[in-house]
Amino acid sequence: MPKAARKTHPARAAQQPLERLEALCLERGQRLTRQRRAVLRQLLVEGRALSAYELLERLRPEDGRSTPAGVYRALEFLMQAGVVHRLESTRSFILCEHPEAPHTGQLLICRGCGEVVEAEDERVSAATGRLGEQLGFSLDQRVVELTGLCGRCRTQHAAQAQ
Amino acid sequence: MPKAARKTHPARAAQQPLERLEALCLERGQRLTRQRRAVLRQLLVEGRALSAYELLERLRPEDGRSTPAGVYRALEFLMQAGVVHRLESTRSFILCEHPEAPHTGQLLICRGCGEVVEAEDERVSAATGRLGEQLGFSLDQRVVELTGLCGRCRTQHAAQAQ
DNA sequence: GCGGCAAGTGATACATTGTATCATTTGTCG
DNA sequence: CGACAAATGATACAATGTATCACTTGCCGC
Ligand SMILES: [Zn+2]
Ligand SMILES: [Zn+2]
Ligand SMILES: [Zn+2]
Ligand SMILES: [Zn+2]
Repeated sequence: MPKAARKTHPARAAQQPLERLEALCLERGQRLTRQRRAVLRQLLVEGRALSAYELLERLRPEDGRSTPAGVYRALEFLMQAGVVHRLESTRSFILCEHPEAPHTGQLLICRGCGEVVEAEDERVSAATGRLGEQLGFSLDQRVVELTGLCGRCRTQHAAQAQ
Repeated sequence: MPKAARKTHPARAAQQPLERLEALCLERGQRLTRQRRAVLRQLLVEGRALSAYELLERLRPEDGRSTPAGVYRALEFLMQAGVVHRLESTRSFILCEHPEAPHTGQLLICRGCGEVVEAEDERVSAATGRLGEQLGFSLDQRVVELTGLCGRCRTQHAAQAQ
């Protein structure tokens, strides 16, 4: 499975969020501060989902004044901006893979290796939207988190069982 | 909107979980104990999602020895049995509305009144299943939680805005 | 520059949610 | 009854998330 089919290229991944953030800050009179950049960068270099406290651990060495509240505030900002997603089922946070526009996606989580793949599946979006309508809900948040084993982990698992 | 279209009748709702639980206990050599019944009953009488600690508060008066661990253990058991669901996005627990068989459903959560409606939408299930296949995942858990305003709350909201 | 203002941070303390451990009790079966 | 697994009680703790308020920072108009 070619990685490019699922993942944004790292160089672009690094650039796009910054662009979005700068635009958003201008628009709303907000600031793209040191702390917010630091959290974003950490999620980028790690390349996987991290809990708020894992982020804190990694930020402390370079900024001893980081606090839980600070990290959560930065994450809140980044989520509002649409460049970070929260994984409800693992209480962690991950960089958005499609930050070019705000969106409602789906997250697939491998319980073997922890990899998270972000999808934007039209059928799923349509189906959940229609379900909301049917039941008279006006939706403003859609959490779709699918957990299982990715292809790589499944073959490994099968190999070990023999 | 007729309630019967969405909700199992209370009398049945009370009966079905017990049947399922008794069957499951026989099958696995487990016990349907006082504590497990108490948690189930509390979720039933409350008729809405409760956090583990809200449950604990309500159980303490009638059983002063309840502990967090005990409540979580009971909830774990009830979830395994398929008669209770956990809402990841609100960290709470709710009685299953369709306990006749284990299933992967969708939960719609009203942020106005807290009502939770459980759906079993074939299109959503199919779409998420197909998405998993496409990305090479073998899924074993599907969290679909859609948050918004229910019809009632939306009309109230609109009325207040005037 | 500089005073005023909103946005953001630091520091502290606290609230909520979830687990680990181990001794004890309870139910079941022979 | 006695043995055994299932379940609980008790305690302590880990992990996750927020409230508050004084202080700082950047920006804007003067
Ligand atoms: Zn995204
Ligand atoms: Zn994997
Ligand atoms: Zn259900
Ligand atoms: Zn409502």
